Amino acid sequence: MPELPDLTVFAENLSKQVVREKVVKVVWHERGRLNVGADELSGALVGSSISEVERSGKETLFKMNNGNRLFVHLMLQGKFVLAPRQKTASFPIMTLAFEDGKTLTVQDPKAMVMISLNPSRDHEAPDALELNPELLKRLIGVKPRMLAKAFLIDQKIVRGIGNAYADEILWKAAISPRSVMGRLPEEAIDELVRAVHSVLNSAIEQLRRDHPAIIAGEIRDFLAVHNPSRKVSPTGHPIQVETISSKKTYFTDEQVLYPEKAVKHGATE
Amino acid sequence: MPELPDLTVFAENLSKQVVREKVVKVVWHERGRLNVGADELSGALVGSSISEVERSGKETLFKMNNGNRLFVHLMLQGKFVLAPRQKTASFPIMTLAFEDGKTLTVQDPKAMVMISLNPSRDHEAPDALELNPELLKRLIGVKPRMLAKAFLIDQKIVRGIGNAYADEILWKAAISPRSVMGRLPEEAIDELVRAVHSVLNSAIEQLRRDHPAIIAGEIRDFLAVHNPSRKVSPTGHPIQVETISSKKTYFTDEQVLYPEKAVKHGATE
DNA sequence: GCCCCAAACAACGA
DNA sequence: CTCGTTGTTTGGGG
Repeated sequence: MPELPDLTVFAENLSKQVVREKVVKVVWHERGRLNVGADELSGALVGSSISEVERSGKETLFKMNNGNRLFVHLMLQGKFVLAPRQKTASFPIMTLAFEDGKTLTVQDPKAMVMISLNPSRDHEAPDALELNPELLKRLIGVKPRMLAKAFLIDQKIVRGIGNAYADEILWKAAISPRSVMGRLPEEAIDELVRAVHSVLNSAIEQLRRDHPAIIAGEIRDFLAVHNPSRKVSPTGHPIQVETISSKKTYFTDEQVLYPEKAVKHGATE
Repeated sequence: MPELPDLTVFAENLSKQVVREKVVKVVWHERGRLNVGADELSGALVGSSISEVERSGKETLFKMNNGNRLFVHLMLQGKFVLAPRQKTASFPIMTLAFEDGKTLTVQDPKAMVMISLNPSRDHEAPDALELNPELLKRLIGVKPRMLAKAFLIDQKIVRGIGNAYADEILWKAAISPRSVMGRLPEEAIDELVRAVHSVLNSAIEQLRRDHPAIIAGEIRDFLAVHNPSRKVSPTGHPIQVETISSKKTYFTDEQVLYPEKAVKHGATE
């Protein structure tokens, strides 16, 4: 549920709380998904301490001072819970206990959370904040027929953008979610890259400012179009809601459609 | 282009002309597709004679008296050409020369013809004329969500039915081409099996009667609905033409739609 | 809302 | 109109 901006700020705030903490115990609660055995997980983490916490795509990456890397994907309902002392959070997936008594628990009532220790990430898609016009053009070249909406949220193409921010970015770039990527003119591609950065970065800044310690949840009340409480965009155009590429999509008629084939004059079928 | 009824009659008529003929030469004209080398093809056929010619799905099968089996799929524009003496047909793919001087040539201007010598046909789909209600139910059980139109023409499900006869069969069975196979009630399944046999067999009989020596081409002028020259079905209902499962489909409102989900009363979305 | 998988569907070339 | 391959979409389950 949280997307790139939320997860970025979560990582920053977790960082302040757990960097340099030494792991003394790892409990795997036999729920959720783990790419290795629970014993291997413990063996890799216990005795080492966290050197960095950062966001990568939609995952949170814990770098350990012994070189191990632990990726946590919160999926739909996962949450980080920090407790000053031993306190068992509800719906626990994994608990890290630190030397000073603090614990970090990943919890998820649906147990969909995915945790990966040192995964092999061979040909990984670029993170959304690494996009530039040349890179985007290359990605479009590989998947020229995809709709803009489907393209932006496909983690095998770009990592980090979810359903909500895809709508925000497309609105900002004035590109219809039904546009076919391969039909975007040069200027629209440039505009899209600018929108990716400006929408995500200003959301990050706003979250930092208004929620300086947040490590869980999602803040969406400031979104311009993907926002059920709004009827019109900031520029006053009515917000439409449709299912596009199987996703609930918010958009307005300010967004230009670049269709697969030019519509022929007088065509009926 | 020819479908099951045409191909059945072609095989019967070819049979009369080539059974017991001994192959003395095989020429592969280096066009079209062959599942073995040209030398292996010659080696298998030269010196043996044809013992039977029959139709299998949309292919014509030549059984040799040495056990070899040669399948010819004419695809869109392939044709059999029989010549009393050496005479090179245009667009040749493969020529069999017989001991008595006759030749059988497979020709195709687009070179799409597919020829297979002793192919491994492991879990082959049943031929359309082998269908019975129990078998059809079993096939539906494997692909319950497919549309009737797509189902009937899928050669991995049933072999022999193409775009034109699928429409004829569905009209005869009074089943809409947009019906979902898994929703057909028992009676409709029975009716569909009956329609498969009656439509195909009466077309075969008509072709035998009116074109007693035909080995190429296609006769479609008697089709009831898949027939551009008709405006209404034999029972007087206007024929509609739409693209269904990417195929041009002819049907009428006599055909009952069995949809995926029941339409809710008053539903809007 | 998320990811994965499988099945269905569409587009292209031969 | 045909088949095979490939890429994209859709639906269900966790």
